Amino acid sequence: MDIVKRGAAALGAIGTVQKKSAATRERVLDAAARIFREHGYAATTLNDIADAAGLKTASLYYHFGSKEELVEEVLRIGTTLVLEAVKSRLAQLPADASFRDRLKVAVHAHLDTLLSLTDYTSADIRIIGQVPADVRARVWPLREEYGEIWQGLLQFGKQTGAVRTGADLGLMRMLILGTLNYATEWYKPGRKPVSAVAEEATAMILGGIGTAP
Amino acid sequence: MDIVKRGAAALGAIGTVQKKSAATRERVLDAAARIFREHGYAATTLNDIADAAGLKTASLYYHFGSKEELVEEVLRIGTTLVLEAVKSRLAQLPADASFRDRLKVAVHAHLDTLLSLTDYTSADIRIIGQVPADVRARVWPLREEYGEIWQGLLQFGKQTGAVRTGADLGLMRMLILGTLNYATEWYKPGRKPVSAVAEEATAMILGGIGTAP
DNA sequence: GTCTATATAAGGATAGAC
DNA sequence: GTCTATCCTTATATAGAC
Repeated sequence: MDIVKRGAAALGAIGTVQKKSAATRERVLDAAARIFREHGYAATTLNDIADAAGLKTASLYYHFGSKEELVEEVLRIGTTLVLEAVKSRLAQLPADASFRDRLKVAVHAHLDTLLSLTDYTSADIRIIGQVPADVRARVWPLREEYGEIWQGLLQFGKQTGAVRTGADLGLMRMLILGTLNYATEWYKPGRKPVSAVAEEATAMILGGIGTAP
Repeated sequence: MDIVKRGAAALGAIGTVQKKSAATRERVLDAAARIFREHGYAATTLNDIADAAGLKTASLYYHFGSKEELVEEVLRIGTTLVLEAVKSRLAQLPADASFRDRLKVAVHAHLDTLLSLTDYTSADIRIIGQVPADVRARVWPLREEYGEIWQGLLQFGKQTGAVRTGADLGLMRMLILGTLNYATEWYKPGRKPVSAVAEEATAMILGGIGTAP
């Protein structure tokens, strides 16, 4: 099974025999990611999560110290999954790959992780603005690490002349990630494949919506 | 005072002498928009809103039947403000204005309303995915009305040859609005003027991030 | 119109049995 | 590890005085 598809397990001890505890913990995390993603942080109750994971509310406390601790773990997994996906897909490119090739690959990997693989990254994107400030502060460094991958990519584009000189790369990065992340709000699986969204997004980011030069 | 700046009042009886009731109602709405925007729907309590508006929780029920009714009004005002802003700015253009001019004006109007004028539209964008499903269903037609303005704009672009033929305009519209709407998540007033964000966004949407042809 | 007082329900979290 | 039972707090909403 694809490493990324395994969700929470992907960040755990892969290949080892899992204890019952670890398996339950993973079921709880999977349920939490899905429900947080759907209803938001505050509207999701520990009871909802426990029900979906097949145990009682009080039992959650054996695995997590609090609701905040649980959501923090979901956020961490969500960011890690997309970070690893983009990083590894970029690493597979030949060393002399162009900026356009790199950007295309990064866009596809980001959208695949966000829209089709698991609920963790979409939960992350959708609720990061709703969680208590101290939770957000704790996961922030990890998010910045991800941002730096994109920042580096844009810098490479600028150096190779593929990106407008004089542009504010930080602002550009936020616009690009906004284009991609907002897809969690409107994308409905089944109508269009994720790849179609990724191709249209790549086209717009690289050349705009106008007629190609 | 600018009509748009007046927020809730802009949708009320402008120019007439306001009753005390209407003035209080507006204070409540202003407070609600700000706090919903900051903390999300579920995490915002009626007590928070009442405090900010300078009255007791129970008194809110004189003006609104429930929390749902209150948030629905905030959402309606938020969508109406951006819809009217974009519509009126487009109407001010000369009849023979190009697609590029029209798109630029629409982007600026959208971002101005979203990022600097009031809290209503940003609250709308940030919490629409968190409110109870029946509230969302009731305000949906109004949101679609706004979407149609953009859809018409893109169709005009296609007809005049400014937009790639063969493109899925619905998908394109979602990508563009995503680029703009996601700015509510990261934009911090003070660093960059909204106009700088609007110009960079316009440039990317029209011609991509690359070197201009 | 706004207040105080209160009904009612639900959520996060803990204690202790099994 | 998971359960039942329960504590404590807070939320929406209503009743009725002023």
